[in-house]
Amino acid sequence: MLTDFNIKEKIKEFKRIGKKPPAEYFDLGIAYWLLNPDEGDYSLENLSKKFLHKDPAASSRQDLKGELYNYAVKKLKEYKLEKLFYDVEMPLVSALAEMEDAGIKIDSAYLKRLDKELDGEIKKLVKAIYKEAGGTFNINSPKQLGEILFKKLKIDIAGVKKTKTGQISTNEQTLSLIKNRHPIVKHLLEYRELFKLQSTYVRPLQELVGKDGRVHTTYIQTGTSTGRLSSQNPNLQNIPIEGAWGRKVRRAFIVEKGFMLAAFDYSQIELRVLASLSGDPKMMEAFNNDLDIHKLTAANVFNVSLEKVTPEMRRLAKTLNFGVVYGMGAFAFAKTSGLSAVEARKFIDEYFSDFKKIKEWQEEVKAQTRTFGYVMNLNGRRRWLLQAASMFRSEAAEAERAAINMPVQGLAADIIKIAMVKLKPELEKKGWYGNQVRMLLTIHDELLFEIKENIIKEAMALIRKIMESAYELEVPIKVTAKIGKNWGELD
DNA sequence: CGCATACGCGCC
DNA sequence: AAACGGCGCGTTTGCG
Repeated sequence: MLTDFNIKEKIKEFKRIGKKPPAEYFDLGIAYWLLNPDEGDYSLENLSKKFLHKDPAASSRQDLKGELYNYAVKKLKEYKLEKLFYDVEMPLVSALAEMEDAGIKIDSAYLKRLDKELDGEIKKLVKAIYKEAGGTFNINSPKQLGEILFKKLKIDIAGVKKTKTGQISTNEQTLSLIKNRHPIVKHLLEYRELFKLQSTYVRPLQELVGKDGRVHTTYIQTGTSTGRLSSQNPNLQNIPIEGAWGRKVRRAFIVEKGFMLAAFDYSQIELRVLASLSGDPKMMEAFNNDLDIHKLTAANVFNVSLEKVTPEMRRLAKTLNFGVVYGMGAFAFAKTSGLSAVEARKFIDEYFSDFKKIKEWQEEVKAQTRTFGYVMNLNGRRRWLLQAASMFRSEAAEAERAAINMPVQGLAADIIKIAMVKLKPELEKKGWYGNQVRMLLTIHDELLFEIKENIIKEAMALIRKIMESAYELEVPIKVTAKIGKNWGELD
């Protein structure tokens, strides 16, 4: 068995030289991440210090790896993490290696045009902004921008928040608030949007296109505290989708001739998990009958029939549903919904009186976390949250919010990981794997594939079935699929 | 000059 | 005082 750090790179190396990677391997970093997903640094040096209490310079790397392996094996068993490690995380390593190697095709010529187009728009906006400001300054500096807006132009500061360092905030929320107080603000909002897209996506993406015309992200399997993956260089998990310009960026992701892009999305996976974990009858019934969960929630908190739910009511209910998963309080709900704090409180209270089991489940999770110092999801995935018992109220509250979120986010993460692992042998059985069907991206609750056109129907049905049956919840798991020639236009 | 931090913002 | 969970990354700014 291959025991080492960063097995994913080693698997890729085997493939590069045309050899078969070892069937069994043990990634030390990932093992220790399961033991403590908040450690952050999973290098041999750090793990030796933290877990073996040894100076890494005093022993050979081989010896340290051996000792780290022995300790990890013991602890994985003790914490009942073996299934997760051997059956999910380790097989996932090779799946991720193949996805990274596959990459995703980029339309570079299109990106170049988009870049130029953005240049033109940004130049116009800069000119307008300087004119309205009565001089030049660095628009990208929140400090300078704050001075211009509130000192030089004397825009009314009513309702404007300060940052934690006392600076006047110039974030989007602030600018939106004051956008009718001075014409410069509308231009600033537009500038921000376009500059962000250009500097974060359009420019770097062009740089990162390889000789194969594709970008290859790196998935970090030890990158989160909840069990999710993260993606870097480039991060393909935060490519814009909202807004006309954002959508344009997504169109740069294309497919090879003869292929289609297919996106498979777990529908409301976190709320389904929450319904399942809490056993809340109303929420379970909603999913069992495949109802619109936000609409159902609206009908309940507003005490009206489903037909009487307005779009505005549904919007508030949606915010509530998401907020509940995150442990949101009345303050935050008021801020994001535009309600007063009193109204927000009323809605949250109403929510929890409609979905009593959710409240009970959350209180139980919080109590367990305080008592034991950690929280676990259904598969034994564990996060240490000793701060839940802190005497500092805000620190304890922060840990409690993380605690009620982790079993939900963490189980959703497990489900898609299990699906990814199951997909490979099923697609191989069909003889599709790697040549006719390639798994390209994973974006938390979504998988993106490149599929040969001639088998698209059959392949989509199979992938959907595998994803939906990857895990058994107390409610059905539903996957929605979309296809297209680029990532920005799927239907 | 590199590096860390603050701020801001894209996604699920 | 804080107030919504999980990420990665670009630009600015101040420091050594």
